[in-house]
Amino acid sequence: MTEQQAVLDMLEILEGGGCVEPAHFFTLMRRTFRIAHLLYLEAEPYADELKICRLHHTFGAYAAEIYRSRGLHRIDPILKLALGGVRPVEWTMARHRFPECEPLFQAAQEIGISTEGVALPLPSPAGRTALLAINVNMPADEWTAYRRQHLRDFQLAANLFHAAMLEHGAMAGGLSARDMRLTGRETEVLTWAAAGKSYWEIATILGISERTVRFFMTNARRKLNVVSNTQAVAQAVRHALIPTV
Amino acid sequence: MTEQQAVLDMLEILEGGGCVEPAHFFTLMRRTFRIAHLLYLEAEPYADELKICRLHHTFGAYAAEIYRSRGLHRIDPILKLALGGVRPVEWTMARHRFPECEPLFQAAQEIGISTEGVALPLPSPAGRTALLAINVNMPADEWTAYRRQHLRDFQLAANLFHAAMLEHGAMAGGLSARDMRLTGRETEVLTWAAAGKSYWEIATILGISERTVRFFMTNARRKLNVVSNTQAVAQAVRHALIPTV
DNA sequence: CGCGTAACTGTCGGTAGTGACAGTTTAAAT
DNA sequence: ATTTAAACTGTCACTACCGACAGTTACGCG
Repeated sequence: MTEQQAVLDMLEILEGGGCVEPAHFFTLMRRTFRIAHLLYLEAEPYADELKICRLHHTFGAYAAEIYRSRGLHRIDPILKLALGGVRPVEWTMARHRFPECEPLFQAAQEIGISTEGVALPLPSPAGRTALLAINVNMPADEWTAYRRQHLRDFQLAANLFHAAMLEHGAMAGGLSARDMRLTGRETEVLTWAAAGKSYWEIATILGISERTVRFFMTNARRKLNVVSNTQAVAQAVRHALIPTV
Repeated sequence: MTEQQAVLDMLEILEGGGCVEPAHFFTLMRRTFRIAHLLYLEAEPYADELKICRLHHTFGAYAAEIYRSRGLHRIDPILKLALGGVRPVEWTMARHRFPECEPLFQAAQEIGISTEGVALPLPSPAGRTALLAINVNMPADEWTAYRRQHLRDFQLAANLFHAAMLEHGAMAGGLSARDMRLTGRETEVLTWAAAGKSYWEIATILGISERTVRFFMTNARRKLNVVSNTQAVAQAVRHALIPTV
């Protein structure tokens, strides 16, 4: 079987939704492509940090421990670029553009992990973000050619796997989707609060008592796991729980 | 030049960001692939309606007028599926799953537009959504094979073009960045407020007085033309004036 | 019928946010 | 050297918000 054919077969499997197990997907990818390691991350952006929803990778426990203990996530430019943008992020490019992230690549080399790779942003609909990082073990020029040939395959495979994960997560009742399901009234009061209305104004608009507005707002805060109306509205806007103006 | 080579060359152009003109992108795509028509849509979901941010297509003014005047957007299953999901949407699949959308495909046939095609969801950050619809003029079985061969190319090309549009829009983007230019401190206090911190907490975090935090917040409210911190944060998140990550 | 959920209401007391008063200091640009 | 903008601070009075107390009503489901 030609390599082209193998790639198309794999994409067919993914499009059929026949792969919701990260380990399975990673095996498939590594069998089809000359990939050393893979990392899939799905997170919710907060003001000062990331709330990780899903994290799967093949780097092993030791590498993960190094990454965590040295606080490398704080300087990791790939996280920042890939979770914020839409365009594929080349590892070496990121390395050159952000000199302060050298410790990250140093650590990779220490434990024998290649510093060549690409991270594919996988923006999610509900304000969450995700990425698939692909790590390869080949010389720079060979990687350039290989990447040119297969970036499209990586991108489609990543998108399809991510879609499967999202659909599977939605069915299996993922982390946030369940807690963050707001009732109609909760959405309404949040929407008006985001429009700058006070409790009294919202009560007048909705034709209910001010106490009831507070009741819905309190429930919304509890469900969103936040401490103020301001934070609740920020979360709601980010997660598209209330309509955009 | 082989077809494969032409595809790779086109993707290279797109990745270099060398294509921010929709008409140019459409020409490139139609020259590289056997595509009849293309449509690029970027929108913000607003309750049950859509607020269209960008719309470019090659279907022509007559088709657009038919679409608009008959209110076909209300029954268009491709809009719903592609703007809501992450997975490519096959036109014929959508047609069979949603019998109520027949008028749409009838209208297409009336004016001589093929009903074969695929719509690629392009989820954007900050709650907006986008799609690239690809329309082809070939028999069903031929399209199945062609699609299988080139879906990955479509997906990567769409992603790269979309990225370029977003980046270009952010740079030239008249809407957000001009009137709403906040200073560094204003952005900081808004960010912490969005994280649920009180004035006292923000003051402690930034090492300044509580009064000064209020000063920045008041300035931010004035610049954003809003009446409460809650509304200010809602605006700031919507217009991506404060970091999402 | 009981159970869960959504919608709804009242009161008290403390903390947080908001406007208007009136300033100083530092750094960059003209 | 003057202007401009950003960063910074204090006090007073008022309003808004928020948690914790303790409920009622209506609807659908097993």
